[in-house]
Amino acid sequence: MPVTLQDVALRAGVSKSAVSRTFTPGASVSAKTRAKVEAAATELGYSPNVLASSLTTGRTKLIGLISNNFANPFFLEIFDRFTRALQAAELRPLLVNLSDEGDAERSLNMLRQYNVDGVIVASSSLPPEFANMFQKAGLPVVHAFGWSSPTRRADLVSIDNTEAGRLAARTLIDRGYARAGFLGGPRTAATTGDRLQGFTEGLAQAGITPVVRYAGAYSYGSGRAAMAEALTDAAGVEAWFCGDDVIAVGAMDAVRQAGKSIPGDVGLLGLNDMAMAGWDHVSLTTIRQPTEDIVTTAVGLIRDRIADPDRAPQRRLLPCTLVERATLRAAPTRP
Amino acid sequence: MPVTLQDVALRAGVSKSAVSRTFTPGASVSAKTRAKVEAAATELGYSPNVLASSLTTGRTKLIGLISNNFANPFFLEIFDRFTRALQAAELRPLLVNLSDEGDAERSLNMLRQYNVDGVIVASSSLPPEFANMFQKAGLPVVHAFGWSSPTRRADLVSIDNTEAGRLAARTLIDRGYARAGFLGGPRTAATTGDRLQGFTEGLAQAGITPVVRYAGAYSYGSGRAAMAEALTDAAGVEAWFCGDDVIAVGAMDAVRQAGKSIPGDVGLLGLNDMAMAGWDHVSLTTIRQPTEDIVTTAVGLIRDRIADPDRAPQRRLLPCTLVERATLRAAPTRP
DNA sequence: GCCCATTTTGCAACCCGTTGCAACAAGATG
DNA sequence: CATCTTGTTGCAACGGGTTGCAAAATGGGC
Repeated sequence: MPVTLQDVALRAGVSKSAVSRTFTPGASVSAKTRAKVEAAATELGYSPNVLASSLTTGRTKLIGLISNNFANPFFLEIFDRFTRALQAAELRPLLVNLSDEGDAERSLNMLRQYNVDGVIVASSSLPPEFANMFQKAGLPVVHAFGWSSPTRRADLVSIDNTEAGRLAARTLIDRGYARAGFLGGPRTAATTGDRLQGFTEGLAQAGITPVVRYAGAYSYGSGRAAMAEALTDAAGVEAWFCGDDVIAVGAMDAVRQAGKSIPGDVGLLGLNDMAMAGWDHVSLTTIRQPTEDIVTTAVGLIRDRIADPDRAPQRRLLPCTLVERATLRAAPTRP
Repeated sequence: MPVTLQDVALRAGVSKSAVSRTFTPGASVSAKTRAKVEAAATELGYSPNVLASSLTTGRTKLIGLISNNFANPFFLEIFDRFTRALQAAELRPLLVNLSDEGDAERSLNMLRQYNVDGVIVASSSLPPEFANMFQKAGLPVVHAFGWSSPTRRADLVSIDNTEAGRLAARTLIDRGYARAGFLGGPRTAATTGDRLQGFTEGLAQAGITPVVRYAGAYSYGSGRAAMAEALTDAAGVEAWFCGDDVIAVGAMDAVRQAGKSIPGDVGLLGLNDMAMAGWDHVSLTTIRQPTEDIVTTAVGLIRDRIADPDRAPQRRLLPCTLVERATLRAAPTRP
C-alpha cells in the first residue's frame, strides 16, 4: 500500500536512481529531473523509507535512550528535553527502560537488532558493564547526567560532581553549619562518590568531617527512609547535603514527621533543581544542574561521534549553581 | 562487521533459508538443522536484523508512543509502565514528544518513515486531528488515558470519565459539602467534558450546581494560577474536584498561600493517584486510575489490532476507585 | 525393498532503497 | 566544428533478510 521509490520513478518517467538522488542531499541531479521527481513525489505522497535505506547506508537515525530512573520526577524533564533535542536533530529516541532488566546482554542485543546509530545513557546509577558492552559492540555511547571514571572510553557530559560537592560544602559553611551530613544516592552510583569527595574536601577546610549516609535509590521513599534512620542515628547533624532533589524531598518529610522544623532544626540542600523543587510547599534550596545545556551537549556529542567514531573520548563538565530557597538558613550577615 | 544470516549459514553448512526459518517461529525446520544453526549462531553471536526483515514482513515491532504531557509527573509513571509492558511484549517504543509540535503531518510522516507497526497515544489533551491522521494513514491507533468521543474509530482504553465525575460528586456529597467546584484540565481535553458532565449529574441529585473553572494545562503552575483566581472569584466553594493530581497540588499551594487550611476551609479531590499524591506532605485524596491495567490493556489492544487491522474498534472503560487521604474532611458519622 | 505422503531443504526472486560504474548529454574551449 | 570537461543519468549489484516453489530427503505402510 505505501508508495515506493519505484512508484515515483514510474510516475516521473525517470529511473529509481534519479528519485533516490533527488532525496539524497548533495547528490547529482539536474534541476529539471528534480522538479519532475518532486512533483510526482508530492502527488503520490511519497516519503522515503528510512529503514530500507538504512540497509545500505548503515544509518537509522535511531538513538537508544537508556535509563533506569523512572521514579525520579527530574527524569521526566530530562526525557522531555532529550526527545525534543533529538527530534530537532532529526534523530529518533528509542526509549529503553532498564529498571528491571538485569540482563545487559539482552538490551544490547535489542539495540543492535534495530541498528541504532548511537546510545545515550541518561542515568548515574547504571552499572558500568552496560557502557562497556555498548562500546565493545562498537556503538557510539554518550553518558549524560552521571558517570565520572576517567578510564571509560565513552563520551561524557555532566556537571563536575566533585565541584558540586565543594559548592555544597562552601554553602553549608557560609551558613554557619558546623555539623554536616551527606545523604547520598545509591552507593553504586558513579556520581555519589565524586560528590562526597568534593563535599568532604570542602568541609575539611573548615575542619568539619561529614556524617555519611546513603539512600538505596533515587526515589522519595528511599530518601525518606534513609533520613528517618539518620535522625536517630546521627541526630546531631544540622544540615544535610542530599544526593538528589527527590531524595531531599523524601528527607524533608522524614524530618517533619519527626517533629523537627526546616530549616530551623535541620537544613537540607538538594541537587538537580527539578521543577518541583520550586513548588511553594517544597521550596528546596538546591544545586542546579544546567539540564538544557547537558542535553543539547549530549545530542551534539552523539552526532559528532557518529560522524567520527574514532575520535578521542570527550568529557564535558558543566558548571552548576546554587538556587536559594527555603531549606537552609540564611548566611549570617557579617558586620 | 556485524554477523549476518549468510555468515551463520556458511558456518552451519546450510542455506540462508534454513537459518532464517530457524529464527522464524512456526517455520518448518528439522531438529537436526535447528541444532546446527543454533550452535553456529551462538558461536558467532548472531541475532537477526529486525529492520532488514521488516522489509519483507512489513513488521518492525516499533510502536510510536506519543504524548505531550511532559510536565505532569504522573506521566513518568505512565512512560515507565508503557516501556516495560512494550518491552515485555517484544515491542519497542519510539517516543514522540508532541509538546511543541504543531504540525501533525510532520510527526505522522516520521512515524511512517520508520514503518511503526502501531501508535499509542498517551494523552488526553491532543487535538483530534492527530488520531484522524494516523488512522487515515492506515496506522493502528490506540488511545490511552483520555479521549471519549464514541465517533472515533480508534481503540480506546481509559477510565470511565463520566463515572469518575459521578464518583467525585458522590464523595463530596457524602462529606457534606454543599458548595462544590470543578477545576478542570484544559477545556480542549476530551476527558474534561466527560468528567464535568458526570460531576454535574451526580451533584444534581443533591440539588447542587458546581462552580466551574479550568486550568490551562496539566501542570502545577496552571493549577496554582487557576485556583488563585478562583479563590477570589468563587470564594464560597467548599470543595473542588480537580481535573488531575498535579493541578490539585498546584491548587493546594494556592489555597495555602491564601492563608486557608485544607481540608478545614477548602477541600480538594484529585484524579490519577500519581505517586506523589501519597507523599506525606501532599496526602491528596484522589480518584485512582488503574494505571497498570490501562497500560497492559493498551498494549494488548495494539497487538490485537496489528494482528487484525479491520476488527471493530474496541472501547475499554476501566473502573476507578477513591483513595482516602487528607484533603477532604471525613464523612460525618451517621448515628 | 518399494511406493507414496510428508517434511525438510535450497534456489532464486523479492522487499525498498543506495551507489559504483559506464554511457551519455551538454556546455566550454580552441 | 571537433575535442575536452563537467555534469547527469540508468543499469545492475548490493544490503540482510523472507518466502513460494520445486526438488530432495525422510518416514510409514505393506
